Amino acid sequence: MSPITPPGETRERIYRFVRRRILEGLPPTVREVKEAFRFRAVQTARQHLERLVAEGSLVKVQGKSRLYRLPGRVETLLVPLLGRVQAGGLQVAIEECEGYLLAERRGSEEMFALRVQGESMSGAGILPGDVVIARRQPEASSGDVVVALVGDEATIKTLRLSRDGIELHAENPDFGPIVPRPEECTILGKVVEVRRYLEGFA
Amino acid sequence: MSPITPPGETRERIYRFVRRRILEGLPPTVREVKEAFRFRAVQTARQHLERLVAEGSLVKVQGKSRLYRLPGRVETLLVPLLGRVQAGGLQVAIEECEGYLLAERRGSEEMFALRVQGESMSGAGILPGDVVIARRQPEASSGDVVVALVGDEATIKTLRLSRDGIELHAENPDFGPIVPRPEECTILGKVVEVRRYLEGFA
DNA sequence: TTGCATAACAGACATTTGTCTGGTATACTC
DNA sequence: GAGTATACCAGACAAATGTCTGTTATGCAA
Repeated sequence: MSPITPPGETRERIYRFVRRRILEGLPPTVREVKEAFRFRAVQTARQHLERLVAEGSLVKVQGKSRLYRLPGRVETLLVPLLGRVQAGGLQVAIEECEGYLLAERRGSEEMFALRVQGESMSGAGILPGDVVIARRQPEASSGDVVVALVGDEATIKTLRLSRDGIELHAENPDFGPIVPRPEECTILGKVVEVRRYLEGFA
Repeated sequence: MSPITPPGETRERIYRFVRRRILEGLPPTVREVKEAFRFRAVQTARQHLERLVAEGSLVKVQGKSRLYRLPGRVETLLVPLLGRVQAGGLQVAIEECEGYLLAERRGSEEMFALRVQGESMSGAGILPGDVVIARRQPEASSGDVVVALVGDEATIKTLRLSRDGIELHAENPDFGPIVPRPEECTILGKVVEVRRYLEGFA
């Protein structure tokens, strides 16, 4: 029999093990947990796992294999990296996306990614070639960096709300603000993350 | 019986389905593929999957559940987000890391992440609060952005190799270059990615 | 002591899941 | 037509995996 450990200690280690495995893309089976901790009984592993589920540290789906997941909103998600976004809107662009990248989402939000073109946001540290990850939403607050469809092309700008309507500001003195008429401008989403790949990456 | 589709067409769709599921963190079972494509026989799904493995599009481990994986080097990886890196070096910092984030790796490279402090790299679009992801390596080329341990603290700078040795350049006119003596400077790794979270993220 | 909680074990059962054997249908080539 | 390849189906077996019942041991508190 394995030595009996202080209450919660082994469970804490099991939690970290499972969490790591989930984030690495392959949640463990009950028996894999058993092996990893050299338990002689499957039930020992299961008891710990059940406790972790009971206290909310893990979530599971009954009866399926490798069913443990992390709770809450943060989940791995495949975000489509869009090519050009044009008047057709997001739906078309998502279907024709260039590829996918890994990101995290909160809840069941719809996300998309877009490659930055041009220097207009370089004052905010968003450079050409960077990838922005945005949450799809039709509105945003003043000061948010948004992806907006103005006329026929998607653009990334800082949103300002004025009493006359919306303004899209560049973060670069060489570019003036855009003050679109409401009917020619659609907010596609709010930028939640910026990534720059300094090496490789197709 | 489902209508017979042109050769390879269904397999292509199955590949995309499985790939998506793998990247989302839970590879499907054979029967889940069967359900998703409304096959009436498990074997139909299995045949397609076996073909995908045979042609190298997928990799699997015999006999285990949810065993399909993507081939090649790009794997999901949990990268430790380090707190302070001090003279103790990386190993200590990794063990005391603040958390993990998802990234991709090529091969079996060791990666780590670090939060940016200070304005010294803002000219390169690397701002305070950003997270840099670095590949652990003891050397780098001129022009690379590196994480270096100078004296007692880790710093992020652009590396310049001169005939006298190495120089660490800030990307901000307010900061001068650092010209460390070789024995007081260790290159910890090369920065391969920069991330900025504009919303949330602990 | 008793009672209760936690940690760990033993052995089994039931479901899920991977694997297999054999079959039908369509299309193409010789 | 015969032969071959692909797509698909039917049903079964076997291995992996989730679940269950019952047991032992240790520590703590009433």
